[in-house]
Amino acid sequence: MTELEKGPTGRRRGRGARERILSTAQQLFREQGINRTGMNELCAAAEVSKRTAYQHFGGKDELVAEYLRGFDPSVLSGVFDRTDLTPRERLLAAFDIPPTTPLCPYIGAAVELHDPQHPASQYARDYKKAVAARLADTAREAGAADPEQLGEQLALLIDGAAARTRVLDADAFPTAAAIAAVLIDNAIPASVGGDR
Amino acid sequence: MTELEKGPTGRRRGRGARERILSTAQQLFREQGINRTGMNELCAAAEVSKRTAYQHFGGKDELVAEYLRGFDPSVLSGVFDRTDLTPRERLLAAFDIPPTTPLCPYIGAAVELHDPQHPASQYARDYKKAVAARLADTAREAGAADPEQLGEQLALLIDGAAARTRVLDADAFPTAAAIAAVLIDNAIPASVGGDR
DNA sequence: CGTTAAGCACACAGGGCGGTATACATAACA
DNA sequence: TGTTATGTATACCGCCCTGTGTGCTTAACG
Repeated sequence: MTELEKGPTGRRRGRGARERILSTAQQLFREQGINRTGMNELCAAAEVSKRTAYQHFGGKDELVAEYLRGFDPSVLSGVFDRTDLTPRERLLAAFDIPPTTPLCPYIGAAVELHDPQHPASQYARDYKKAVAARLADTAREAGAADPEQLGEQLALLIDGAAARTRVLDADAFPTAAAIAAVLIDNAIPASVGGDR
Repeated sequence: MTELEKGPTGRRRGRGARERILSTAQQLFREQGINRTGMNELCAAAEVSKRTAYQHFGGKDELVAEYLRGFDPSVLSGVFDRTDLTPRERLLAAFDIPPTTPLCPYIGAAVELHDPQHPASQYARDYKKAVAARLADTAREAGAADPEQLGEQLALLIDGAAARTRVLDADAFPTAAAIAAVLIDNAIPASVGGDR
């Protein structure tokens, strides 16, 4: 989602500041956190004038909100849209997190901002609910007895793995995946959609 | 753990500034977060001179570490020590979180500090490991096939509930408890120590 | 080409932060 | 009572933060 580096001649150094800012924000906010990343630092890293940054975004809060918005489509949709997997496999695939993903940015933002009213916190809630809903959809497709419940449970497992990975500095997703397997097997009557 | 307000005449060595600082820190750090609570504000709320605060704690980092230390014994030991419950009930009781507890402070600290080297982050890891270990002990007592695994799984559920409660602003512990019940029943062979 | 909007460089304001200095007050205990 | 450890009051320092003001450059496009 960030392949707009530059064309034949350095023609992209003038335009496209907004994209540079956002992609740099994604990197720095993840690596260092939101509060520990100053606008000066961010602008320098993005090779963008501070003035320009503030012409694109009314303030840091707005930038943070936009930064979180950037994840919506891409994070887990790749999993849910895989038609090569059975619904059950899709549910489990949600726990195959590439090690490049340090932590769900929504949890980090909610904790760092510490203000449920902040637009970014709203996005975080919306996103979490959306993920749970998509999990529930897939659970229904897989023939779960109570898809909503299973979706909520799996979402909780993902968040637990994310939080625990962060605190312990050790990958907790395998543990979550193991739990997920148990829950899924318990929730699907016999093998309605369990296997292809 | 903070019933040392004052005796007949402030009976102990001057006055308990240190205790006031720590109990105020617990309150403010929880309510507002660590980074959003300045030392000026904290000292004012604790009715303590800033000078005094810095005589007790070398700096804010040290205060934060000490603040986290204050939780160690009290948080979950009350659950594990309850002899009136079966081991299985004790495992489930860990999910009966009183609504006064907004979020595990260790997760918050780890996210806010964003530095695994920070002493407070170390405490956070140690605490999380200790909780998992005690859960594993209880799981063993309950006759679980793989106590370590079950302990780790239950710990993940607790963290997931904490994180999700924070982000969504809605209690997620009942969901976690439901998962825990499934896991426990699956992990204990038949009913070895399942009931009294 | 010329126009125009986008971007740039850079200094600076205003404020909050963690932390310190100085000078003084009082509780506890011998 | 006097000494000492503890706490108080307040001003202050240097730093970094978000955010602006001003004037200039240049890319993009008709």
